[in-house]
Amino acid sequence: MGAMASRRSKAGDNEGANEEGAPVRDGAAVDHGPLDRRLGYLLRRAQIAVFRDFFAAFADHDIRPGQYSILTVIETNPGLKQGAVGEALGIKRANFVAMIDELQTRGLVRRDPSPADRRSYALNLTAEGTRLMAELHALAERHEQKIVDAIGLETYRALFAPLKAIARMGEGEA
Amino acid sequence: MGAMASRRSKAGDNEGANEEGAPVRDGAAVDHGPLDRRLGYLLRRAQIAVFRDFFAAFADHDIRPGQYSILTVIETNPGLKQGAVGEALGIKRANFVAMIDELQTRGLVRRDPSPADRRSYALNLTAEGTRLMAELHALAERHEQKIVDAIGLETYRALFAPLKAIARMGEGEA
DNA sequence: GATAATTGTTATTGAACATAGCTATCGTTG
DNA sequence: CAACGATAGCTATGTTCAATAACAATTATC
Repeated sequence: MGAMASRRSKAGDNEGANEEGAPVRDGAAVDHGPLDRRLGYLLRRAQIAVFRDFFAAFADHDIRPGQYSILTVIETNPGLKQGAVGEALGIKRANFVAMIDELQTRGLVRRDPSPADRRSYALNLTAEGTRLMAELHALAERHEQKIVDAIGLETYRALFAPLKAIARMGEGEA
Repeated sequence: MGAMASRRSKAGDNEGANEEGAPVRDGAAVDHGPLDRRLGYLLRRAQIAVFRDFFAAFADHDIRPGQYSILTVIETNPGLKQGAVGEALGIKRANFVAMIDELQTRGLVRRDPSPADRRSYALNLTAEGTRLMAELHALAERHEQKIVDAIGLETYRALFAPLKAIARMGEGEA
């Protein structure tokens, strides 16, 4: 059918191309080249791998990394208003609403009234939320241990300070 | 108006809440708690910070991190087929199509015919693509230097090996 | 008390990522 | 060589995440 014509249409007019003797190597082992010296690229790959493991570890509880971080901040700083929690985690207020909605619907977080300011809520964990967090923290520790096993304890510990410094990089620009 | 009712409807029936004496602390300085000991969280924050700087550095050329990584792999391994490039970067074939479309439309990448296999394309940089990559690599080096300035050269160098090991973690699971 | 700023919310958008199904081609096997 | 399955690229679609704009309720400021 004419499907072929439409398919190749995107590739365009290079039917007779390769005039410059362009290589056609077919790669089994692909060389990442300078990419292996780009910290951002490695950070992204490492972060994806860690999140994948985290996701699997928390799948039984249906908790994603972002939800765990929200619950942790609320647990550590009870009574915070939504904006403060979101800001601490780099989540825009608008996007924060639905996330808290779900956690509240699941009975993990309460939106208590803030006595001094009727605009805002005081976020707190419910009893069940507190109980769940004990489990999640234990799971998280085991998840961390997998990373320690992969790179060694000293190397693991040495990562935190530079990563924090990088995360703080260019903070006063917005 | 009734907007209030509908607004608070999501928060639900906690008008008289706070029965358990829940705190209402209003946080200026938010404590991240155990989150500061979760490598995945720090990796994410660091990666976001680095990408933001990268994005700003490449804004003039309208090149995003993913595009730079694609161009780099093609430059390093000319003649690869789309699937191989995408796989090397962890990009699904379906999503790879539009990315190459754009790079081709912008005259940076060619889809040369693969002589041995008419199903696949041999990806190569155009002359302009090659010229642009020289600029981009120079920009990338300056971008890396900013990170070095932030954490020191030795610390910077020490990050690569563990990050690669973490990225390889759980590779044989899919 | 009028005006500006804050808090939470909604709606909408764009980018990144995943899945299913399709066509064309290749490889193998009968 | 015909039939079959596997592969390469493509389309369509949906989901998630993040960013913006605009709004109502409330608070703070002058």
